[in-house]
Amino acid sequence: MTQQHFAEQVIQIVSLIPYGRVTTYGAIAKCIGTGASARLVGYVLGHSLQGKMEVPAHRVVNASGLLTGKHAFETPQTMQQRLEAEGVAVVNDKVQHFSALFWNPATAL
DNA sequence: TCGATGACTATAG
DNA sequence: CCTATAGCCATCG
Repeated sequence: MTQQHFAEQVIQIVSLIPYGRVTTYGAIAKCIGTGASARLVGYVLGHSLQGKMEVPAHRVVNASGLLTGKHAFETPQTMQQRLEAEGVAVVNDKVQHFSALFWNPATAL
């Protein structure tokens, strides 16, 4: 873990996502400062889920609102199931009204 | 150090 | 809407 600071930032920002809102990997990456390394955000999140941390990773989707990371959960349907439980409609692995539910970490901070 | 991998993104056709 | 390409960077063997 050379860049543990990076992982720490990712976990913190994801933990700040409000109930019923979602954000994107790129927004988080940009907020941290890593810039274009949106992939690392998902990478760290996946490892965080395997760990004992409680991170609402289901609120993080790609730039199109697709649940690209659902396979990292216990079951491929867990992510969508949790989103719908928070009032976020998901159809065909895509978040509905994504632009309205989008939460910008840069604005929150 | 190198090459492969991945929960990405933007652009082009 | 779909496929193809290129850029991105921490992590792993």
